[in-house]
Formats: sequence, C-alpha cells, structure tokens
Amino acid sequence: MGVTLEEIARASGFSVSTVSRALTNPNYPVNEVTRKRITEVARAMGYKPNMAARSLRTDQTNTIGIIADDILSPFVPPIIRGIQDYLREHDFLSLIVNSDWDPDIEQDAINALISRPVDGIVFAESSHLAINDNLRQSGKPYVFAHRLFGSTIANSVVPDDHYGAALAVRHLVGLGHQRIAMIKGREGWHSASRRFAGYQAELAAQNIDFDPALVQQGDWEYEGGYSAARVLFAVASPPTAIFAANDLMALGAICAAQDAGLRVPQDIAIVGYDNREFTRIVRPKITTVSMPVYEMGHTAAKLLLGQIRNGQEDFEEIQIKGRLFIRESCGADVSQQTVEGLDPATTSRRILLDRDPDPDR
Amino acid sequence: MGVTLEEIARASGFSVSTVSRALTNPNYPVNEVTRKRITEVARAMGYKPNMAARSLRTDQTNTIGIIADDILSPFVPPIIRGIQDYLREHDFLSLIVNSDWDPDIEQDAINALISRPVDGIVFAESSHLAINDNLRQSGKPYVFAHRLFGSTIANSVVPDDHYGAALAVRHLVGLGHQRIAMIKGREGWHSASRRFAGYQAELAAQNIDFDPALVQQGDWEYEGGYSAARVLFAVASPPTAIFAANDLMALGAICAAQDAGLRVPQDIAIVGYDNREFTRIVRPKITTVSMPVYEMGHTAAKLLLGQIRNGQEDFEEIQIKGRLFIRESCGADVSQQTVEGLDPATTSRRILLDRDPDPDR
DNA sequence: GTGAGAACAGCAAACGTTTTCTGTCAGATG
DNA sequence: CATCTGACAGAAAACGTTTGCTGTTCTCAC
Repeated sequence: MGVTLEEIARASGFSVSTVSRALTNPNYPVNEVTRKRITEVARAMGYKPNMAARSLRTDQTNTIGIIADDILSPFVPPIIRGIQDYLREHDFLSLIVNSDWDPDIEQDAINALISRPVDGIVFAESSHLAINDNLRQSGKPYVFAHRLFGSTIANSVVPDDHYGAALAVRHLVGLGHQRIAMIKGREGWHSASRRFAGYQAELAAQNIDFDPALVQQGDWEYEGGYSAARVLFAVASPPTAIFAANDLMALGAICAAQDAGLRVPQDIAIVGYDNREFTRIVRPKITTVSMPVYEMGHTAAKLLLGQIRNGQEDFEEIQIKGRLFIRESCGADVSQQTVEGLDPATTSRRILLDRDPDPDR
Repeated sequence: MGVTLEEIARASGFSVSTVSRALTNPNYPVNEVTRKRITEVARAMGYKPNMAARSLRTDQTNTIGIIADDILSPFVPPIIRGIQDYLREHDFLSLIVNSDWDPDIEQDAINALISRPVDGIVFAESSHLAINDNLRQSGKPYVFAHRLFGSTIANSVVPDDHYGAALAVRHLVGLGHQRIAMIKGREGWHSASRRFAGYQAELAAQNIDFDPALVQQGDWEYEGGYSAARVLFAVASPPTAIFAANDLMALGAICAAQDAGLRVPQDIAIVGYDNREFTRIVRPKITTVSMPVYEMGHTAAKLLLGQIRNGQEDFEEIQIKGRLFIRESCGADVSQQTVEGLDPATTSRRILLDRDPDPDR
C-alpha cells in the first residue's frame, strides 16, 4: 500500500541502503547531490516510513503509553496535555488507556503496552501501585504523574500539597483572619493528609494556636463541605475563615453559609483547593490554589524521555508547586492578583503564559 | 529483550511455525496436546508477542488514532472515553494527538498517523475539515465524531441538535410558557444554527408564533448570555422563559435575572444545553439537554472498526439524540424526571445506566 | 493391499527497515 | 609509480512474525 525504500531505490537509481541513509541518517557521509536527489524522489513519491518495520529493526517505537485511571477525571486531561505537548517536540506519540480504577484492567493495560508498542509508560493519576513484576522486568522506564495513594516513591511527579495549603492559609492570615477552620479531605488520601499538614504548619509559622474544634472531616464532595460548614458555624467561638481541602467542599461551605444567612466573603472567608473550572463561574468566584497538573504532565514526560534515552535511572519524587488564584470568596482586593507560589525554576514562561490551562478567562 | 517464538520453539521442541499457529491461529489444525504444551511453555517463559513484527507481517496494528482539537475541551474526554470503551472490547488501542485548532499541526498528526502505526482514524471534535489527499489516498478509514463546522458529510457522527432544541422548548411549553425567548450560539457554528432551527420548528409545532424580538444573538460565553438576557428583560412584552443555546449562556442569563431582581425559576424559567458539569453544581441547578458525547464516541468507534474490517464503505451522517435533564431552573417537578429524548435503538442500556457520564450525582 | 485423504508439522519466504561489512574509485602521499 | 586513505555506495544479514507450500504419517474405504 505504501511506498517503500526499495521503490525509491529503483526510481532514483541508488541502492536501498543508500536511500535509507540519505533519508534518515544525517551523520553517514552520503554525497550531497545524491541526498538531494533521493530526498526529492522520496517526496515526489510520497514516501512515509513504515514504522512497524523500523520498530522491529531498531526496537524502539517513539511512542509512550499513558495509563490513566479515568480520562473523565478533571485532572487527567491537563496532565495528558502537558505530557503530549512535551512529546510533540520530540516526535513522540502517546497511547492512552483507561484503567477505570480496576487493577485487573490496569494489569491488562500494562501487559498490552509491554508488548513493545511503547518505549515507556507514565501513570497519570493512578491509585493502586501496579508496578508489577511484568513491568519491572520488561525494563521499560516508567514515571508516575500524580499518584493518589501510597507513600513517597521513586519516579513520581506530584503536587506540593503541603506548600499549597500553607499558601492558602497564609493568604487568609494576610487578610487579618486568626480563627481559620479547615475541612479536611477524605481519609487515606495522600493529598488530604498533606494539605492538613500544610495547614497546621502554616498556623504554627504564623503563631496561631491550632484549635482542633476548627477542624472537620470532609469527603471531597459538596455534601461533606456543606455539613462540615454547618458544624463549624455552630462552634462556640466560630471561625472567620474556612480553608476547604478542595473546591467542591468549598462550594458546599459557601452554600451552607448562604443558607445560614452569612455573606461570603463579608461574614466569612472561604478558600478552596484545586482551581477547578467552576471556581471562576460560581458566585462568588472562589479563591483557590491550583493543582499544577499541566506542569506535572510536562515534567513527567521530560523525565520519562530522559530515562528512555539514558536508560532507567530512578529519580527522587518531584514536587510541583501550585499557585494561589485570588478571586472573590475571601474578600481580597482582586486587582492585586499575584502569582505567588510560582517556582520559576520549574515553570517555564511558556507554560505559564500560553499553556497553563488555569488562567482566568 | 523479550522472549521470541524461536526460543519457545527450541524450548518446546516444535518449529516456529507450529508455535505461532498454536498461539495465535485457533483455526489451524494443531494437535491439542501440542497446543497445550506450547501454550504452557509460552506462559512459563512469559511470552509477549512483538507487535512491531506482527504489524510488519500482517500490515495491521490493532491501533487507531484519535485526532482531537483539544483534549481540554469539555466534550473531548467523554468522546474519547466512548471510543476507548468500545475499542477495549476488541483489543484495540488508541493513539491520541491534539491538533490544537491548528491546521498545520493537524496535518502533521495525520501524516504521523498514516505512517501506519494505526489502522484508522477518528477525528474528535475537529473544526477544519482536514481530510486531505494524504489521508484519502492512504486508504485508511476515518470517522468524524462531532465536527463543528461545515455541512453534512459522510462518515460523521454528530449530535442531533435540532431534536435537542425541540426537546427543551417542548419542556417549557409543557410548563405553560408561551413567550419563550432564545439566546443563540455564535454565528457560523453548526450547532448554533441547528439549535435555532429546532427552536423555531418546535414553536411552530406547538402553534406558537415566532417573535423575532425574543431572539438574541449570543456568543457561547457567560458574558453573551448575561447581556442578551438583559436585553430580553427590557423587551416590551418580556419572555417568561429563555432557551439558551448552551449552559454557559444559560448561567449568564440566570445571573442577569438575579441581578435584575428576578427569581429563577419562579419569575423566569431558563433552560440550557450541553449538560455541562457545572449545571448540577450551580444554584439553581440548570435544566438542560445533554450532548450525547459518550455515545457519539462509542458509535464512531464501532463504525470505524466496521470499516477496518470490511474496507472503507462510507456511511451517511449519523445523528445521536441527547436527553433532557430536568433540574431546578425551569420549575418543573424534579421528582418526575424523565428520560425523554432517549433513542433506544442507538443507546444501549449499558451505556445509559453504567457509562453515561451524565447521571446526576 | 493399495490409494486417497485427513491431520498434523516443518521449511522457507516475505514484510520494510537499519546497519555491518565489503567494495570501488579518486586523489594524496611516499 | 606504487600505495594508502577517505569518501562514498552496495550486498546482505537481521529484527520476529505469519503463512503458502511441502512433507510425513495415519486412517479408512475400496
């Protein structure tokens, strides 16, 4: 169906080897006029290299696999985007499979990807650590982008939740708040404990006593935020601000406040986390800390390609910092919108300005 | 690096051909005990077929390409999900590339995918009809899932916007509304004109006179909905209901109503379109018509695989119907939530019950 | 007892590349 | 003038499969 090297060879009067070298090996010394001629003929005939043959010969595919728990999760598409943008610069393609939170499917996916259509794998927001023996012994490099459970592990790129939580709390303190409550994330989740730790750490850094009565357990959902907030409003000495561990719970808290006759932000300030899309759509718009998902993907891809080139070489867990998006729910002057939380070392201008999927619209 | 057929052959005492047939060709007559033995040895040795070699030989890859304008668009991930769920049942993988609304990139993507790592291509939410000669003459099957511009074209699966708009209007009429305004989508978009046509058609079907004063041009965005609504409120004989061509504009209209001192739905009913995630998060929750994105992807994948099997065989444009999600913004009794708009012929129970990403939470 | 056919297994070619090795020729060097 | 070197081009092997063809053996019908 497609034009082959041999046909080009015949048409141009050279041998297959020369044609191959002229077309793909810029280092091999081939006469300039020969190369020109061959290139020309190849273009004229519409030559497209047969990747299967090339892969068979070279044992590399210029393709990586992405295993995501669910592409419908709000964080996964930006991670993928970050990965793909980096890949494109290096002529790599990506094969994406959903594991659907199902270990068996994830297993199948890994096996399918090991059969060599890919040179490496990135796990995007994977829950169960499915680095099984198959994967290990295949020798294929792999990287985790935002694994949700488990402790620190090599080859992973994760959000710096501790830092981000501190950022949120610091913002509230800066606005004069001293009684700052927190609605925690679901128990067992890595982000939940990290964000709580960041909250406590920043309180300590600001010399504010930690008050257990101001901490409520949440569930990552709207409902959990709503009911947690109701409890907080009833505390003897109620908070003037609430840090919700994610945006959905922040929204729940806002609605609870409104239903209780409190105005946000005048009567109570509420800050969220994740920078979900709806935070800039809702009334009031929610101040929040972003998940640096795009950059996590970008970084993961960079590291993976590095490993593919230089052989597997484990690296430490890398944490990416999010930034604070100041909107309406805390009462800050929105015009002074800062880009605090930006780590210039890891965030390229380009990502920030053009590509960051987080800019306010 | 990997176990090959030859190694299995040596280990099991059979020839490479027999091993191959035992492992992959269930039709070829090979002795049952032989097959057992070979299968066993293969498993023991951890055999994984080399896809590159297989593809080279058979000229098929069991992989399709998906070209999406932007995976960050709200509709793309569910389309992809629909595609992939179908693919998995047939042991296909999918290579995804973003074209970023850039014809050049799309061109590159097509070229990259033609070099045979894929057996077919689906364009997910693609704008510019980039079916170029390269693609045509490659002979690879392709399908469009939700193309945004251009007129009817073969091999595409699109939402039935005319039907959906009628559905929304009929719902309003059913609630007693007679003066129903519409905020149109951005000009030039296929969906915009189709939804407007559906609105007009349903008015006619209900014997309601069409009043041009009740139609405002929108821009698909919040702001457009907001300002269009303000204009509508100032009309001599104002509408009692508004059909916004998408959810973002519906939200803008709701906020405009609230700012104007009108209660939604008591003073004015508002219905949106798309069933975006935020419609079930906002107050009031927005009644809307869903984009059957998941099913569109699923259908597109099915059609594409059919073409791959039986050779390219163009089919007519296929329209998929969305359904009405009754929520709070129109004042209907929410308990009587129906699944109107469901076409049982094309929507499998499974998709609807388990997989439809649209169920209310 | 012979021949036909079924059931199985192996040989070898082929898929389109890349790459090692070998060869040729021109010019430089002694 | 003989030899060496470098610049280039070609022959052929190899990557791991699949598959058409060729055997071989065995069974069964005549």
